[in-house]
Amino acid sequence: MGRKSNGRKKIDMVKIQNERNLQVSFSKRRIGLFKKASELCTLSGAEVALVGFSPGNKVYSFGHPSVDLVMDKFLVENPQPNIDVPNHRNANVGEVNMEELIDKEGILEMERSRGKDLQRTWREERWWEAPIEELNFFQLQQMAEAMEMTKKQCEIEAEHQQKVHGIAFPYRTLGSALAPYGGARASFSYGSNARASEFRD
Amino acid sequence: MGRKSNGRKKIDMVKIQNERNLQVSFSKRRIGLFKKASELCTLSGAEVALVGFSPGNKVYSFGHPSVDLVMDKFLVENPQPNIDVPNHRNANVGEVNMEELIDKEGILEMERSRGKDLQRTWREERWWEAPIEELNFFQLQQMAEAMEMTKKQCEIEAEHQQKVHGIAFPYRTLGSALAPYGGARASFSYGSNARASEFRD
DNA sequence: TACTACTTATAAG
DNA sequence: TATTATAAATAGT
Repeated sequence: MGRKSNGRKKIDMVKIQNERNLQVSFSKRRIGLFKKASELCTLSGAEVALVGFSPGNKVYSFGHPSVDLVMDKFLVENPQPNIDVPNHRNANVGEVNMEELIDKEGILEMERSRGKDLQRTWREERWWEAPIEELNFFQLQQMAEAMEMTKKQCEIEAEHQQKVHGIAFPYRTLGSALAPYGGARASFSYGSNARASEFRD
Repeated sequence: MGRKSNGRKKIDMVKIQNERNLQVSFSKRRIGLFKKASELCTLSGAEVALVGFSPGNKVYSFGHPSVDLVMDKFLVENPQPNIDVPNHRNANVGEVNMEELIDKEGILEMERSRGKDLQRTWREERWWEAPIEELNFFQLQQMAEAMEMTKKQCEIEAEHQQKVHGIAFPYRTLGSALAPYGGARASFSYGSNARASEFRD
């Protein structure tokens, strides 16, 4: 008799394109994720808050001892800044590419997802001044992109320096700052909290 | 030759009594949990906020697009009686060995995804020379970190330049390269938006 | 939704 | 920390 299944297959870690597979995968993984969160709490006594919105925007949550308690604790340690900053994006600006990008994937998306009007904060207007640890993936990409540009300027300048003035320029290349022997380190901050309530998608 | 390991054993889903095992289990599972959360976001585009406190009360968090945004959204649907949060910052910063990160999230993952042993290529050994679009989240974090360092050197150097030689230095700051009207532009082929920060526990 | 056959996570050493 | 055998999660039916 033939196999009843070809078995699980590895999938690329990119957004699933097939709408149906995406739904199924979300459901399965959502369950797995909440189970893992729950187990972590049970096994280690850790406090965890987990809130998620499905692609269909249904909300799911888990918290131990409760989402509220864990988030309160978290917010005390990581208060949301509320620094007012002039709204640069409303100015008439000729240059458009960067703005378009930021609007498209960053700021506007952020605002949209809040589902309400609220003051722009410093983090939204000048996110690149926030600690690296707190940047999201897209912002990191943008930062890296900008850094790449800046780096090139650095390297050109550094080369010029050395040639003309004989000035040494530490970390003048990306590699020298990233290579293990370069003495560079990465710092990360993970936070943690747990408990539970959940809705169906 | 005897077995090198008896292998993984099933454990009761109750709090681990052995302090050391608890610590180890927490660390491993914490990593696994955050990875699962991240994967869920990547695969399905779901929005997730995950905050946890270890038994030792270290905080860990992950959010896509950010903890704040997801929690804001959550709180709109699940209004809280009164959350009163003092507005002070208390940034925690942990450090992670670069090599460890590269191994854990970079090289090993790359090799794993290839599903076989193969020579290290420059992308594995010198991943930072690859196109930004092809870097993974952790690599981007590292790059941004290193860039930050490089940027500081740039700024110091730029300042020196202007002061001593009166030389203009375009894009000498991150902001000038990132701000909407800065004339900078970036192109991306990736649309994810997760953020993770981590401390050692 | 249930079922495999794989992939991935992880308890122990 | 790295290894490894086994438990658990899950992609494709």
